[in-house]
Amino acid sequence: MSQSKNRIVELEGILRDGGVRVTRQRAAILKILAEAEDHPDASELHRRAKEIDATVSLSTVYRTLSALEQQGVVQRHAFENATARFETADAPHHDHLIDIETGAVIEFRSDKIEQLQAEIAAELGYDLVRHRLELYCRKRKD
Amino acid sequence: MSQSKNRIVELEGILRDGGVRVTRQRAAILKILAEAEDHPDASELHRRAKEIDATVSLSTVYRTLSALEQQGVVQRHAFENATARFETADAPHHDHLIDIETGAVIEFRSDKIEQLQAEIAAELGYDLVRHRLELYCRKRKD
DNA sequence: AGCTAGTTGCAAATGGTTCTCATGTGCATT
DNA sequence: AATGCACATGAGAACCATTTGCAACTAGCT
Ligand SMILES: [Mn+2]
Ligand SMILES: [Mn+2]
Ligand SMILES: [Zn+2]
Ligand SMILES: [Zn+2]
Repeated sequence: MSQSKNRIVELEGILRDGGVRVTRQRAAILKILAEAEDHPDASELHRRAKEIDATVSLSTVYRTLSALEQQGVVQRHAFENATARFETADAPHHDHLIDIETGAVIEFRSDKIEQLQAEIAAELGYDLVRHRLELYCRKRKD
Repeated sequence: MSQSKNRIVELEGILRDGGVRVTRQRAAILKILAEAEDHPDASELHRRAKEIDATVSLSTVYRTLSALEQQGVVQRHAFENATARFETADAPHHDHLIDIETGAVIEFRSDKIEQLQAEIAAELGYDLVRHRLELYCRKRKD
């Protein structure tokens, strides 16, 4: 918790350094984001942020998320047939497995796949800038 | 061209067998899709289809695409910040590299990556149903 | 404390896609 | 070839997540 408080202070610093003001609303959203263990969408973040500061509007949630995304602090995911979901970008890169029955999102990382992707791009004469890898799965029945 | 005509007749057969009527509009859209070498979106398909049958409406393009998708004849792609793009599903599975400068879409296939994905899902206790792999790239400058 | 440019809440706009409904038509049957 | 009807169509309205315009507010510098 002191850990996450530090992280929040750190994030606020990043914002200030980027010429972005740390308002009451942004602090609330930032705290919610830093504490989130899942991949909430804008309206879920709004619901949670209002518990800290009831004045936060959904517009501001969206505006703040866009600002944080541009600062590289937050990552946006657009999974299949769903509203955009967000997470802080402090964890190392990973991709996602989505349970198509429950909607649960599981993180994973494969260095092999990461490397293969870069190789494929290179073979085609391109530099890989970013990628999207999502596995839509069903829990194994045995 | 006889080749593609056959393909079109074949596709129409698939539709009829699926209890879907082959209308003038659907025939036009099907022809456009079968001939497309790229990954057009709904409004581009509409533009092209109108050259065959000027009465085709955008609503019908969308409805037909959804029907074809359900029949498994057409595949829908939702690339980053873009309208949905479509292609016929007769080619073997492949993934896409998107040139973030020009928007060009290049197809590729990696059996290794395909296999790794299934392995990852399995390790996490899941069966891989489908996936999405997109490489957002910039042409290499040398 | 005062200034000012950035930020907010609210409501309205956006835009791709889907839906509604009155009219039209593919096609199995006669 | 004509009929009937379930399915399709065109036009436009509705949808809905996200963005934007604007007047009021405020973070942060002096
Ligand atoms: Mn994640
Ligand atoms: Mn393709
Ligand atoms: Zn990855
Ligand atoms: Zn693939």
